[in-house]
Amino acid sequence: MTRSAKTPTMIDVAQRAGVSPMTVSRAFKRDASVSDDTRRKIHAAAEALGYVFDSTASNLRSQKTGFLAVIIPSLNNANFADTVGAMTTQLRDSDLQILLGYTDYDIEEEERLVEQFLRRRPEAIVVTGGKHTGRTRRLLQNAGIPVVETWDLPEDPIDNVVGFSNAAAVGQMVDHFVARGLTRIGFIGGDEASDTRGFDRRRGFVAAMRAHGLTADRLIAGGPPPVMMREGAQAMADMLTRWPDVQAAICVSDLSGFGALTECQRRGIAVPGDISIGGFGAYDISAQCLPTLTTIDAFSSEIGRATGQLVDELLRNPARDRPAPQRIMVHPRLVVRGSG
Amino acid sequence: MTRSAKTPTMIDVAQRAGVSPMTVSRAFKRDASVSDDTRRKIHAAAEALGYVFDSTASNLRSQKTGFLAVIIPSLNNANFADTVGAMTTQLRDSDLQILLGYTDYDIEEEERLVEQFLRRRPEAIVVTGGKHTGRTRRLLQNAGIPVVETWDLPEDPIDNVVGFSNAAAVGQMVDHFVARGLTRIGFIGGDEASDTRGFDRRRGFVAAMRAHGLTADRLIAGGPPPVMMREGAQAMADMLTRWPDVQAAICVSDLSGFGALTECQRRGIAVPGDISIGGFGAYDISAQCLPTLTTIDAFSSEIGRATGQLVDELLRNPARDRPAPQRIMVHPRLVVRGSG
DNA sequence: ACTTGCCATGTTAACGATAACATAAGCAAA
DNA sequence: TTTGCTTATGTTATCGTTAACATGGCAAGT
Repeated sequence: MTRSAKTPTMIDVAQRAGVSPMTVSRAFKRDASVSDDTRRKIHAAAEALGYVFDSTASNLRSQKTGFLAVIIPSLNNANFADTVGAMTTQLRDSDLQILLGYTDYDIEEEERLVEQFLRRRPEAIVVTGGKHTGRTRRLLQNAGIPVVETWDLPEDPIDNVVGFSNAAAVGQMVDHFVARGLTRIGFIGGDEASDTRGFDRRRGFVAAMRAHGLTADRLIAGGPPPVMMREGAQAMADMLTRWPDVQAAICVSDLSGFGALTECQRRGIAVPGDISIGGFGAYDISAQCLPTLTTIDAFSSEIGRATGQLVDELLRNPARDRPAPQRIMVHPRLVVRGSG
Repeated sequence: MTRSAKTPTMIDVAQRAGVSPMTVSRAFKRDASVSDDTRRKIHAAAEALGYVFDSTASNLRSQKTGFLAVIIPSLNNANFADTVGAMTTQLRDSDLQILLGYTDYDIEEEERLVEQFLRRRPEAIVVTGGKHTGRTRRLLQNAGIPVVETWDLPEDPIDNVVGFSNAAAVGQMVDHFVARGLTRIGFIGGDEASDTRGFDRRRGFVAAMRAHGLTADRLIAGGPPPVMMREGAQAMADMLTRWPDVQAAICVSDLSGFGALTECQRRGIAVPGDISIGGFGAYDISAQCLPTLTTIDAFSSEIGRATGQLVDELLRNPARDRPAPQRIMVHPRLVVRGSG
């Protein structure tokens, strides 16, 4: 074979198999009508030539890319990774290819990503959260494809929503601690507006405390997201310094919750004897640490599964007759464990 | 505006701006020569029409997609997530778009992914590990694009490599424990061949033990990957049952290491007093738990950075005059901490 | 035998951008 | 003034596939 001849195309395959290029094209589709005999011949020819189907051309001509754009704040966050994982699983048989991007919790970066992704002509786009720049909203609204906002319940959704109220979820945990007779409860994290969901959780904490007639001023900063274990430990140290009488600490995530827990242990403070601790997210670690961590399971996987299913359904109908925007609620569950 | 008129193309923008489509095309490139005045006019027209550049067409005509295919075993693994994160950062200014896929530690799934990705005509492809199906190897070799195998040192590389020896890394840890006078050392995990790197770590454990003249039969299965905290705890329980005299346990990852640690704590076994524990991967948790976990830092981020840089360099030259395949070594470092 | 209709296949043109080449204008050097 | 070179722009054809339409053959229905 002459080396470095160009990459073979359908035309080459067609010639070798003695059919027209169109038939080759059909042979590479699932449902197209091609006789078994011809199909075999074509695949043999393709294999022999080392032909690899070119989606690039297919995408252009058919005006379908098979891309699903998905934007999450951070790859390195098990919750979002779970969501994306479940979405992938759900979409396994729908030949959609996920185009994954992450914003580092920055809506300007999100704007850049959305713009970049829309150039690839995805068939739908999934974003995390409901807070976006004006330009992002405009781009998404005009893209003419289904949009799904996840992990949140925006007041004014762009299109579809699969999410839950972060504020209400934390409210459940406050109720739980109060029911156990604790009143001096603090919150760690959620101080940076850029972490929209963390911010909402803190809001939910304050609201729930007030609803119980309790003061909600034991608030400790966790710093800019991602709030990790180390920051949680530091925050707990601050908490103990400023409010030594604190009876419970609710953390913006299990990671900071675990950090807070270890800080208590380093200081010989008993958990939950002296202080109760709550986290958020049902990360693996919350089920494995000692004591296990009371947390809120937001069902990250379910969000991904439901989003995948929704996208799949939406794309099944032609754009013309798609149902009205949906608002799918996921219901976070308080998981009471050893830490309080 | 007439609703649902088709998505505008460059032709529409060109007409509105009073120039030719070619000029519009140039105005959307960075380095093309277009007068400032014209460029402004064109961008204004594009904005007014809500025009969004169509990469799909551009890709076909220019035979460049700007895609970099990256395949990792699992999204939900902080090490690989770090690698991908660092790669993204490194490639920020190179307008390459990462096409991310994960195999769930299954080389058949890898084959499917490689095939799927190659259809998208990526400009380079990064895979994790050096073990692939025959067809995968063939596909990668014939793809005519740079290939990088990472996180491993394959004996017979397909093309470029950015990695390290998992076996040798674990050897360092064995040496460390032996130097501390421990001889009855066990290994947790790495029993499943599908987790190539885990398997290599176990091999490295056995080899290093033998090199010290010690028996290397204290091997506990961790089960199929991903080996998480829970499996580590179970494995430690098994270890203590079968070899109650064990002095140290080296775990295939920090996650199982942490699980092992908590299991000891649940049983009142002092770490490192009664048993030393070592992990792998320098996950956040290893620095935060109590006691902190001795581990091996494989520099996941550095792997990503170096890979990104390599790809960038390779793609800078035309295919014709690319340097010979490179083999970039990363040197894992033993991080001695509280657990032994 | 003659529609009717389906199935397998072929022909033609187009998806939307841009490579490659062409040209006009401007300006510096000779 | 002429030549040469750069800069800004236009023209034409094409990237590889497939939508849309066309066709021939063969089976079933009347």
